[in-house]
Parts: sequence; C-alpha cells; structure tokens
Amino acid sequence: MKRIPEVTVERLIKYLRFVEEMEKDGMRNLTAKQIAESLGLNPHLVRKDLAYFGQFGKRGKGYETEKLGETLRKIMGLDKRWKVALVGVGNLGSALLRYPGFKERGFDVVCAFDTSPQKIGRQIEDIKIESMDKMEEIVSKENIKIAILSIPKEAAEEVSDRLVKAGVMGILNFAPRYLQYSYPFRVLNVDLSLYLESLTFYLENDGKKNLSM
Amino acid sequence: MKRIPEVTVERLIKYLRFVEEMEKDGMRNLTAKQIAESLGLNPHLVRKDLAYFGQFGKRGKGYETEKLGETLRKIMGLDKRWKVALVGVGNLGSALLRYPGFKERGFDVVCAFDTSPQKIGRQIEDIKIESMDKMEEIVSKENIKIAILSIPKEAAEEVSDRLVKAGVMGILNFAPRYLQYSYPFRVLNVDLSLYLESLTFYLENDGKKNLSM
DNA sequence: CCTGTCAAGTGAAAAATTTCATAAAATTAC
DNA sequence: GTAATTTTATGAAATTTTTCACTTGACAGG
Repeated sequence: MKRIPEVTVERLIKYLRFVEEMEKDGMRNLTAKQIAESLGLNPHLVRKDLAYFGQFGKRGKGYETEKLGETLRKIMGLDKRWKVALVGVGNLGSALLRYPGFKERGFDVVCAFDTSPQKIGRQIEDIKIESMDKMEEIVSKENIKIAILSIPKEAAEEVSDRLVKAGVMGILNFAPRYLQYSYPFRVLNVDLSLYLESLTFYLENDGKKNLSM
Repeated sequence: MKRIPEVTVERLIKYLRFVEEMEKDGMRNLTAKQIAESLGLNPHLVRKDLAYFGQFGKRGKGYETEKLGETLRKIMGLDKRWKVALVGVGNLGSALLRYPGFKERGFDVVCAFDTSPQKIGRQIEDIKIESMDKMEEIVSKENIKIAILSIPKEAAEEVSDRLVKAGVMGILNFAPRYLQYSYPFRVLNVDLSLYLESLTFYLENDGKKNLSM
C-alpha cells in the first residue's frame, strides 16, 4: 500500500463530514463531483484520495453513501469511541469540556485535570476535576491515548512529556507553544491567535497581485 | 513580486512567534537554521520563505532579530491592532471572549453578539453582549473587518453572509460547517473535533508502513 | 590583509501533489 | 440491444513545493 500524504488525511475527514451529512439527508449515492463541490476541490483529487484505500466506487453511479461513510470511519479509526483526557480547566478548558462536538464525533472526555485547589473536586458535565498529581495514574489505568491540553504555555512542555510517558500517543495542544514529538507520537498544535494572524496577511495584502488565492 | 504560497504564509506566522520569543530572550541575531530547528523544518525553506519579501539577512551572520520581527509583522499586517467582532456567546464563545491570547497578539474583540435574551446586556470582560439584530449596524459603524463565529452550525451560513454584507472580510469559523467565500473574502474553518479525528488516523494506523510521518 | 568558516540568497534539481487524459464499467435513453 | 452519458480508476503530465548545490558577502583569527 502506498504512503498516504498528510494533506489527504486532512481531506478524508472533511469528506467523511460531508458523507455523514448526506447520509442523514437520505442520499443513497454520492459522486466524487458532489463531494468535491462541497469543499471547493477538484473531483479527480477526491477520487485519487479515496483510491488510496482501494476501489469502492461504482462507475457511472458514484459511491454508496453508507458504505463510503463506513469505510472512511474505519480508515480514520472512527469506527469506535476514543477516551480523551483534558488537562487544564481554565476558560478554554471548561468550554472544551462542555463542547458537545467531541462526544458527537466519538470522543469521550473521561477525565479532567487541573492544578488549582479551587477547581479540583468540582464537576463539569459529569466529569470530576482531578488533581494533576493523579494524571499519570489515571491516564495509564484508563488506557487513554488522546489528551487535550489547555494550559498556560509555560507548562505545556512539562505536562506533555508527562502525558507521553503515561502512554498518551496523540495530543491536541491549545497552548500557544509549538510542541513536537517524533514518531509514533502525534501533536496537533491549535493556536487560536495564529489563525487570526493568518487572516490578517490576506486582509492586508488584499488586492495586491502577489497573492495566492 | 512572486505569488506567496499559502503554506508560506502559515509558516511566516510561526517564524514570527519564534522571533518574538527570542527577541524577548534578548537574542540580537537569529539564523535560518535556528528558526528552522525550532519548528522542525529545513533551513533552506526558511530562507526561501523570507526571501519572497526581499533580502533582510546578513551573510555569515543571520537575521537581526528585531528587524526581522518588525518586517514579519509588517508583512503579516500585524504592525497595527485589529478590531474583531465575536458572534455567539455560548460556552466556546465566552471562553474565546476571555481568551487573553487575542489581545496579546494585537486583536481587540470590541463587540459580541448573541440571540439569547438572557445573554444580551450581560457583560464579559468589558464587552457588553448585544443583540444580533444590531450586528450589521455596529460592525459597519466600527468598521470591523474580522469576525469570530462560535454559533451552532445551522446558523453559520446565514450569519456569515450577513457579516460579509456588513463589511467583514475575514471570518474565523468555529462552527462545524465548512464555509466558503471567494476572493477577496477569507474564511478560516476551525473545527475542533476534526482535529481529534485527524489524530486518530495516525493512532489507528500507527506502526503500519503506509504512513507519511 | 589573507584565509577559513559561516550563513544568506538564488537558480536548478528533486520530490510531492494536483490536474489531466484515457480507459472501463455501469446506467440511461432510445 | 445499441448508443450516449455518467462516473470511477489509473497512469501520465503539469504544477507546486521542498531540497540541494553553488555563489557571494560578512566576520574572525592569525
């Protein structure tokens, strides 16, 4: 099997989103063209992306919505639920704890940690906030592979090291510090202000001809 | 001037982050190698990215930290402050209102909107929550160009259309619905569960040889 | 002031990614 | 049942992006 480019993986998730939405709408079949249009892509690209995983389309007809969804979920490891640990229950952290989208998409935040004594013991959405001293113990015991980090940037490195040692394989990092681990660990750095900053480049240079659009 | 690839823009912001951090640490000079290492990139790529905007490095020495920071900020439109409107003061929205990172990076959330009568009139961090009926009026009057959208996905399209009509040029969209506008408008779709989903692909396929790492 | 080393800048080469062209299968229209 | 149309699949071409090789300027040491 050929190597799957990272850009393809990112698109696959978006395809899955669209496929599931169409599934809900009762569409029995979907064509690459439809998927592509919904995301502003070239249909050839969609087919090529899907073809990495074998051929599950029908010529002249398209893809069976349900089967495509199932296959994509399987490819992405989304055919089962994942347990997630959340570290750092500040403003952002508690909003993430309450964010219904994770559960909807198969991710169960099963524990939350903080250092602040005021927060420890409190409960948000069924989840009791635990002391960060217990983090390794609980994460190991529960066999948690994914963690969400919403802590100050100063603590990011130390805490993520501890998580990795406790068995976590993937981290979604909201702290504005770039974290890196080598294979097989994965970090996804989500820097909220960074997104705004990439917007301003285009706003600022809007109209000039040196733009990639 | 040559067209700037989107991937370059994304890296430039990260360079700026590192440069500012080093500036704070008192480093007078920075080399492409140092910048590259901090982000796990090839130094040639860093030089090429910077060279799009002219030559501001010194051979044998590197880049003057301060000047590089200034230049990058100017390129990115970050040499001034930006006013931002926040729409949707739910869990995520109010966390974003309280998120200090935006202000730190030059973005002032100056107004917030919601539909819920319970929320309208309340105040979070100096910002009074206004009715969404007043959105267009205030956004136009204040000449706001950037909006953060943290509303349910069902409302995303309608609200973003209204924002665009009111003069907004860039949207940071947290609603899990893919929004698209054509040039010169920009949308950055930030789908939180989507990030987790891209992690699971790698966790699931970990160890298999078909991976891009 | 010469020599060696370092690092930016630049054009060419390589690699990766996307688009295109074509073939083949399925469906629809006649 | 045949022709036309639709749409996937796949290998080739084009494009984009990254890496490499080389040149040049700057500085340090002798």
